[in-house]
Amino acid sequence: MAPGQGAGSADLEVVDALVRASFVTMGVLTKVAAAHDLSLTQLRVLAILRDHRATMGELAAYLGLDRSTISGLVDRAEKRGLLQRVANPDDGRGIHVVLTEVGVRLAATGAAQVAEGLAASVNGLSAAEARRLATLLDRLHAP
Amino acid sequence: MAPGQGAGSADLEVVDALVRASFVTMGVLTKVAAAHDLSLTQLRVLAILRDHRATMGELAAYLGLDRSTISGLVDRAEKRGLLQRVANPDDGRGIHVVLTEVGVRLAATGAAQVAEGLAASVNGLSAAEARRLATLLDRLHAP
DNA sequence: TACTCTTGTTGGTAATACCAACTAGCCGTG
DNA sequence: CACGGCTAGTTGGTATTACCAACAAGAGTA
Repeated sequence: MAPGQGAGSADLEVVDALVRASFVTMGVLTKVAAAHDLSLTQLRVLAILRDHRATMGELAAYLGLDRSTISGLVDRAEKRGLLQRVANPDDGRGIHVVLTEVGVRLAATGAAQVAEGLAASVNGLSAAEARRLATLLDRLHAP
Repeated sequence: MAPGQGAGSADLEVVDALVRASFVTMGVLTKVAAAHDLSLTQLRVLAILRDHRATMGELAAYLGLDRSTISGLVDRAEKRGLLQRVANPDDGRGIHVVLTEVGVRLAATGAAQVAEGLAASVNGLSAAEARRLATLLDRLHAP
């Protein structure tokens, strides 16, 4: 176990804090989703489709899920009128998934509620601290 | 919508970073869990029981899940020999859930792998930055 | 044209999680 | 002491999530 390369004791502190914060964050997300009768994954799909229109495969890759899982998710969301499957003119097998008007509104509401739910936590920080936290967090996954 | 109290634009930045980081973190946790044929929740149960022995109700409250959900989780984990139900001498209906030897080892291995999986991200930060990040994260939920 | 790869769906299974209903044990009042 | 109410866990039923394997249909290439 290559000492000097494993997680040092200082790192453990960060890792713990990160995991704890992540669970709290996920809790907020899950609660917001549940308030609209959505699962966390469905809320995530809406959030993704808010910016990009995506194919089934892209959604699967982005979420790290099997394509067949996406089929089911999109099925149910489509039945609820949140999104729509659109044929891809460039590729007969491919499909584009796009939000409906209702889906767009729901995605916006959800995003706002997530922000609101987390604001309670974030408000404990000063503006400068908040910015520093954001920077540090972003640097985590952009080495 | 009550300006001055809602999520300001500066906050949005943090919220986004936090949500992104949380999903990455959860991804690591889920992968570690899956490597041991555990769900994320089961890994969490092991992590909790590593420190405290708990009743079913405490587990449910801590995880924010229904008691019946815990019954099933504990059922399966017990069948796998990871933990054990122990009668509570002080309360005939209550039950204590404790890790077995195997469960303790698995919890330790899991924790180590989570730390290792996240170390890759955290290593991009200096020791001082890491400490600052940990402090800021902890202050999020301890106002 | 024939072969292969990709895209998405279907069918089958296990696990997660909920609710409602239930059992069993605790506890306070009368 | 007995009775009603409360708490702790379990059970049964259902919907959803997610996987894998097998498939149909289109795209691309030899």
